[in-house]
Amino acid sequence: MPQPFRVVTWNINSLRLRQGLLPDLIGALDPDVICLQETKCPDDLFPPELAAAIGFPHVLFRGMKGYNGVATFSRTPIRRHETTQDWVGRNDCRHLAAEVDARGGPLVIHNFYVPAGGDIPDPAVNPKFAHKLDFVAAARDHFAATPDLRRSILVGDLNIAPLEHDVWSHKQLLKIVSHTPVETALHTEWQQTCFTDGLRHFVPPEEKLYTWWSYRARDWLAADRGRRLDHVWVTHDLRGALRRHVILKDARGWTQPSDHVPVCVELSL
DNA sequence: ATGGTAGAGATTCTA
Repeated sequence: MPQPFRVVTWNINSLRLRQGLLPDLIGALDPDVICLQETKCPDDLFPPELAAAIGFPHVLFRGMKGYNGVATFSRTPIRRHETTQDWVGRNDCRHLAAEVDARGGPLVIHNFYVPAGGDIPDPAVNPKFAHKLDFVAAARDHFAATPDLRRSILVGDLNIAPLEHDVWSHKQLLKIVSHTPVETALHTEWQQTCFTDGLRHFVPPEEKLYTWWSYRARDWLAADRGRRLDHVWVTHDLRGALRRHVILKDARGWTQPSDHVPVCVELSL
């Protein structure tokens, strides 16, 4: 009997500030695994009772002071996977790979927080943009070496909106970091190493699709100038198991919201 | 063309 398996990715933008929203997320999506980014929480300050309190007793995290940080919560036991790494030699807590028990055997879930890249889309003058390009290229090269990867899911805030209709205006964002041709080309190369785009599997490319709306808009809902920065990819063997997706846009209107909303993909395993 | 908001934690950086 196949079982649903739901994975959620959410850039929570401070775990300690927004942990009280997790029960709302769980009530809306009933996930099996939750991957968070931008926890901004050092490991020794990770709330010790949180995982049990929300019904996800198995949790792994990699955090640091002030910036970045990822955490993966699971209903069932998980183990840190040996492919967890730093990618470009900085210990800045942007990746966590976990092996999760599921029907049919373990799944490996990669939780990524790709560098945002600063404002100027030129690696020669902006070291943050250079770091972003180097990071994505390193991740691409890693997965290019394992083209037959199976039972793996890659999620996270990848900070790149790859397709024309992943942004509110393709033409106006071509020189804006997150949608420049050099980034979207690298992003596509990375995805095509091993993975199917789990959101565009359900939504045709000519349809607008966003997961992030800036804090800086006067009225984010009315302006609707969003971008699709958060992604769920699955290895090709799992493509036939994809059942549905949810982009929890309501979460952008919650009290004291993140600027990203939770994204859920359900597979039938 | 510009500036707009949010979070951490220290009086500025990152997004």
